[in-house]
Amino acid sequence: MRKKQPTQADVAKLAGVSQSTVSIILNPQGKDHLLISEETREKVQAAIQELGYVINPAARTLAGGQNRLMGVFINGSAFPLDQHGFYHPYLVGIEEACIRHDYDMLLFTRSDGGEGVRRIYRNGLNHLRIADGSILLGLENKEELARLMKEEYPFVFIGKREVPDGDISYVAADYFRGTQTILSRMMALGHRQTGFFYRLYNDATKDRERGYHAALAENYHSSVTHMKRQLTVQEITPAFCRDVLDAGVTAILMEEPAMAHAFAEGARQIGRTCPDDFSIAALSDNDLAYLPTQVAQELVMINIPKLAMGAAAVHMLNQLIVDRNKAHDAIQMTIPVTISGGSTIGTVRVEEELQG
Amino acid sequence: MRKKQPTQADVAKLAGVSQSTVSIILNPQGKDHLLISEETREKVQAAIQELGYVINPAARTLAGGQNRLMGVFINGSAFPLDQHGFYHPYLVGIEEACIRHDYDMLLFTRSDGGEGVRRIYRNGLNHLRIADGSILLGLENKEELARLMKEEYPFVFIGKREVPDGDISYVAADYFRGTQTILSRMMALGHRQTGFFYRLYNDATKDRERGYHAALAENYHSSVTHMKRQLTVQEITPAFCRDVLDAGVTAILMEEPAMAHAFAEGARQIGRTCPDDFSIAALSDNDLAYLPTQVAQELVMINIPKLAMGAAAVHMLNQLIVDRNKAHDAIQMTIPVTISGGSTIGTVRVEEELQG
DNA sequence: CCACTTTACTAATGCGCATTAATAGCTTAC
DNA sequence: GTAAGCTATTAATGCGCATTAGTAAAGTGG
Repeated sequence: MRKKQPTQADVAKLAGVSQSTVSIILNPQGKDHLLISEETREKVQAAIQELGYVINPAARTLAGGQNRLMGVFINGSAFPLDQHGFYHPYLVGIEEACIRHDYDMLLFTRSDGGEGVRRIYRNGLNHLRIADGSILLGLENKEELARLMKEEYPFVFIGKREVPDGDISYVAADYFRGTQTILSRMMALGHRQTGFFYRLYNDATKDRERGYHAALAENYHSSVTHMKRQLTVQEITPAFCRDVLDAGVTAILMEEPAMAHAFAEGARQIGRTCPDDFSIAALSDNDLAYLPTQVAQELVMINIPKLAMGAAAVHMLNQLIVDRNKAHDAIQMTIPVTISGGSTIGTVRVEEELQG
Repeated sequence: MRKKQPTQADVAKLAGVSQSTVSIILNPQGKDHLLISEETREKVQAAIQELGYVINPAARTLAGGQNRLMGVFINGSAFPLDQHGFYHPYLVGIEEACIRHDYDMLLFTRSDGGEGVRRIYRNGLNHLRIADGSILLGLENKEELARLMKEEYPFVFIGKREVPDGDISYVAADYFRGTQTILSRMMALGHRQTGFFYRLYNDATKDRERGYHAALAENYHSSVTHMKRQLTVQEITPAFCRDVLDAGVTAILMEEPAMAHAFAEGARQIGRTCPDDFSIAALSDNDLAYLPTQVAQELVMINIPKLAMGAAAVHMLNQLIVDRNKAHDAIQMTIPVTISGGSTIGTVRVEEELQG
């Protein structure tokens, strides 16, 4: 049989004071500090020592209103066996920022019984509410997002999401400028015919697409042509590469490094090399661990500042929680990206240009 | 102005029932299940849906209920930037088991203000209590453990810990049998003079030591000698290796793979090779990522079943939580280890034996 | 010496929930 | 037809604490 913990009331009885007095002593707040005599203070401290009293955080929370719990909802495993998990860098940033802001981190691991994906709403109830606010990673379900918004639950989405019914708070990478920068660099080297290939057409893709068109517009010359389409890695065969290159495309933007790698490989098999015959870049740095180290180093690509994004999300969410009684617009933050690599972009081969 | 979170009272009012009814519906316990009519149940569920009600864990805890929160206390970063974090495999197992047992995972990230280590007691209060129970990883502070025990808070320690004041629940790797197996294998190959080197003398080391002595006792032959001492990687210089080997030691057990690797390197520099001149093995598989791949594959070592240990900890803790009102002995579980590698153990060179 | 302020404390309340005793309506038993 | 037993629900209570509105005692001013 578990024995009960001593409470403030026990301490108070032993010290010969009231429970309120104990509570006041335990919660020093500015001037109140002066209202309890040193003598009483000492009696209470002695009683605390003697009983080995520790405060009950649940009671304190209940009376005070805050949990200092920061929820983290991940649509997938937070700790994948494969350590190169997609979400890991975000979590590093989140953990670090949680420490700074004095939150415990609540990972929503409960699924809804069925073997399916994790959902915010279980039995129709939002179980995120257990936390003061939550960070959402990789949630694809826009319905759930919209519903969360309507409930006015404080949350921050990592990655950009546009929801029809209003603005949500998010922190996103600046794919627009990243893409624009890379393509501009290519065009400055003489490339005129460009290709833009993506895996899924989502909000992030839209940003890249805008950057792509911005670069095209800004470097406009007479005979620009370009191709743009959705693509899977499996589709990137030597034949596909030949089609693209024979169409005259010399500057290629791939959403994922794996796609860029596959293209370079496919092209190599038909005797075209990079950066001699074409230039190529990736518009993310996902899953680099699966590529050869050299490729990971040399490929021009957008580096997503995942760590900073995670930390920024915590920071923003803390703001939303602190201000949760004021009316508050959604906070939307775009974080600059960097570009790494270099040797997969080169000048256009003049001979070819002349031949064509 | 953010509206207050709905409470059971709000749900009750909307559904036209009492708060008690709502609570009863939300806490199904055996036969009580029958005491609320299906009609009322539906009304309440509808109200819950409409309000987006979710339970307040602090209040529930205070009132004696359950949160389905499994605490995880790590003395270090759960998500280290360096992805080969020591704790990662445990967390994989924990997450997986939490999903199976329907717990959310609460990572205690709050530190106690100062820059120091994470502590269970902050301002003298045990902040783990918000979770139904907690898993403790890498806690070195035995005082805190003893105190937790005295409070009868349900927790499971990962790694073996003997506390003076009674038994705590833990899940540990079977270093005893692992060490014994490796040394026996060496001795079966003719090794008689052995060395056992450890990094820190902790509870796990004690188990290895017991295994070491058990193997010695069981394979006893007339002229057994051995050396045993604490060691850091820095101390493992070529000179040190020469000392050890010249003393006639041919079978070496190192606590950490890094130590084994350092020894093999040091020995190589003075012209002694493994397994020709000596056999060596590691008694853990920590930090393998920092060693050359080949070493990681060939070195004989104990593989710690971290994943299984994490999962077992969740399982045990769930048991403790479920039975928390019954008197319950501590649960202590030892999980078998496997041994990997092979090419760093060989037969003793007969010529040397004859010469000596 | 009386009204007024300051000091040092306590009584009372409520946070949101689980739990238990109580109750009202309704059925069965004899 | 009344006692006894169900069934479905609620009222009441307390978990441990923070907070607010007191209040008694001591001090101050004129």
